[in-house]
Amino acid sequence: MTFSDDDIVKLCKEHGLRLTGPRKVIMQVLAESEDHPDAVELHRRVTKISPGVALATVYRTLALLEEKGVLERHQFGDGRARFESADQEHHDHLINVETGDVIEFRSDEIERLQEEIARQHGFDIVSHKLEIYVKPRKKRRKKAT
Amino acid sequence: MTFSDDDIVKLCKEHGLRLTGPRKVIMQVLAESEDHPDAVELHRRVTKISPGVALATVYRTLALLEEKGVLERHQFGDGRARFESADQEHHDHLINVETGDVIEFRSDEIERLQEEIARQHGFDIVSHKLEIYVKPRKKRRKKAT
DNA sequence: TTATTTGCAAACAATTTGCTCAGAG
DNA sequence: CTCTGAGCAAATTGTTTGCAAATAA
Repeated sequence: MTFSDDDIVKLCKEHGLRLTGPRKVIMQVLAESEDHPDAVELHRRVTKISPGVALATVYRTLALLEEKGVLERHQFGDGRARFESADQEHHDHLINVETGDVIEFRSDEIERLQEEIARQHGFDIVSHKLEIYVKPRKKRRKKAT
Repeated sequence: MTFSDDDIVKLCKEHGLRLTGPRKVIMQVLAESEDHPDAVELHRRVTKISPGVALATVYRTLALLEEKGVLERHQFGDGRARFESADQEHHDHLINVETGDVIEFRSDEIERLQEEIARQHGFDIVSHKLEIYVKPRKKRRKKAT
């Protein structure tokens, strides 16, 4: 995540949230996550540090942080919602369908074209998401499968 | 939808599906739908014509048609999956967040850039989705609203 | 103190599945 | 007649909520 371990106190104060034990751990785990964990995975990591924390608390905290604009919620093909820090430059995602890995990328060109399209239709963009589901390129040459 | 009312027999035969009463109705309703209905909404429309049809059957038929490549499944922000015919030229969606309306658009330029990005990362595109969430542009100038 | 926050269990919404019977081919 | 498909209800999955007890400020 983009916010650091030290930002946690600041983040809570800033948004009028009480700095509770569970929140501290949840945000710490978020801060250390390089991937895009879903609520259940996050809960798994959190309870490794602090076994008492309920899944419901994780959900409530995630919802809260999203609402405050700290996190962004994504819905990649599978059912669950996945989260990442919102305070970074906007980017889109490549999802490797074979491994589930998520790769971030950014294309100013595409961003620009989107603006243009929205404008042409008489709209302003609120948000947008571009997900490219991919699989490793097969080198062809020699025998195929 | 793109496939016509008459294609139904053909579609079933083509894919080795039995042309049953429920399927006939479900596909007919799909054929007549101009929007992107979810399973429950579809079921609502279907039971208006043929009250006995179970929701499970709608789900099974949708899954089947998706698997056969007849339909495309979308996940716009809200939980449920929404469907549209797949046998049309690929396009993306503008979603009006104020009304929920979905507008289709296509940008060859964006399609090309996506290919390029995937290739640069060493992947082939399996599928992709671009959703732009928008709201009507406010004309500033004179009084608004 | 006292308004938030938590844990727990029950509630939910969307979708899937097991099973037995009906009906298409 | 045979095997696919349907209906129904129960099961799953991911997420939310009610409520009494715990706790940050």
